Amino acid sequence: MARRSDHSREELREMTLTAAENIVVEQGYEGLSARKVATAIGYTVGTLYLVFENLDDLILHINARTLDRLHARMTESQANSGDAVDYLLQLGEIYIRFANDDPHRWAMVFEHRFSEDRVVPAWYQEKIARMFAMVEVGLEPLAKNRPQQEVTQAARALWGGVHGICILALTDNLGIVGVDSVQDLTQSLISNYLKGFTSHSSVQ
Amino acid sequence: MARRSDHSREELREMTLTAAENIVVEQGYEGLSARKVATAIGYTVGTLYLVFENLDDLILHINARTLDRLHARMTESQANSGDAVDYLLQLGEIYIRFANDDPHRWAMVFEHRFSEDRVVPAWYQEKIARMFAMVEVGLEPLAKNRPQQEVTQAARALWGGVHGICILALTDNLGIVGVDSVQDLTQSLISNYLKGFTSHSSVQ
DNA sequence: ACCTGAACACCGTTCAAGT
DNA sequence: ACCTGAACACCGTTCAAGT
Repeated sequence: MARRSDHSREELREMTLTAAENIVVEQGYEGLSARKVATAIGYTVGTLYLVFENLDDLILHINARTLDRLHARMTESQANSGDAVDYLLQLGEIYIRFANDDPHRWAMVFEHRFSEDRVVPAWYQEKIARMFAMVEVGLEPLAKNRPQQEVTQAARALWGGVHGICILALTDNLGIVGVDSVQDLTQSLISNYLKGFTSHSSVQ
Repeated sequence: MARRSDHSREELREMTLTAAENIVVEQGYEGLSARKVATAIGYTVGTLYLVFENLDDLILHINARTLDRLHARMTESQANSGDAVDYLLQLGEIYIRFANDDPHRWAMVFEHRFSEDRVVPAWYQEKIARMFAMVEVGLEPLAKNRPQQEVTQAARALWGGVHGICILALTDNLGIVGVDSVQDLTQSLISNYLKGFTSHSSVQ
């Protein structure tokens, strides 16, 4: 058992985060508990509350890391091909692959409800906003004469859509199996949406 | 306190379902517990396990009712206008309105993870499939020369998309407020997707 | 100063025992 | 036959007490 001052506050935080992530990866976020994390790091449960406010706070920090990893994947594939449609299709492919490769951590980002009184901090919301901002940048070459506000809306509609396919597939609510089918659906949504978005006929 | 044989099995089931639904509506599905339901119907907690297998089973039946109400709303607005695009826009509008009017019960359908060993029965999966089938029917007039399989895929992509906007909006992950904005995004997704879907140019 | 460990107020689920 | 209520194995969170 760990003794006092065996680890600095920073070390304790890092150990706690890593242990909690491992539990989520292996057992899903329903399987996460303060007592399990404490046992995994060799401290008693009270110790967790010295380094995190509560479980919500711990989950928030795990989710932040997950969003950072997703963001890294999405920025790796820069739009060097030059084709805007290809770039957005790539982002979609990356999103689905990320969710499929790490379903439990990805699901915790979007399925965990923070308790009502907890205010999600701005730096966290920024990590979500950043993803939509990338889609916006990808859309810009396709939206020459449109006001920025329309591009923002389009990014939200399109990426909300990609997200929906992703989450329905992972929860077996789409009647399909296999990551390839999910990729097909996503590519179909993106390419058809973009065809509509770039066509010259009016919506009405 | 209720005494033995005060209620038939059927009455008990109905009381339990209704009490549980009220708790979910008021407190969200995180607030649902077997003990709260038991107290609400005036029985002890053990009684719940005489009429439902466990909490998952109870939730499954509440979700079934929610899906039935959603289906009723979606069938009320029959495609009597004759315009296929309008019809699908209407379905989207109904979906968003339903989720917004009854967020806690709607969220439980799509956010509750059933425990791994529990097999979701076919009659339940059918209620999900039915929703996608309606979208398929709506798409058919727009897909004259396409094989059925493509229409099925399109329905999943499009409705997965609508669902994604809906769930991100309800969980405050879209950076928007107000049901009108969500409706705008949904209409934008559907109309652009359909423009792409019905255009004659090839995807590639 | 740092961490413990016991306490409090909850959970889901089971099942012998009571009427 | 029907329901109880106590038990079991868990929870999140707090905080006086120990070293």
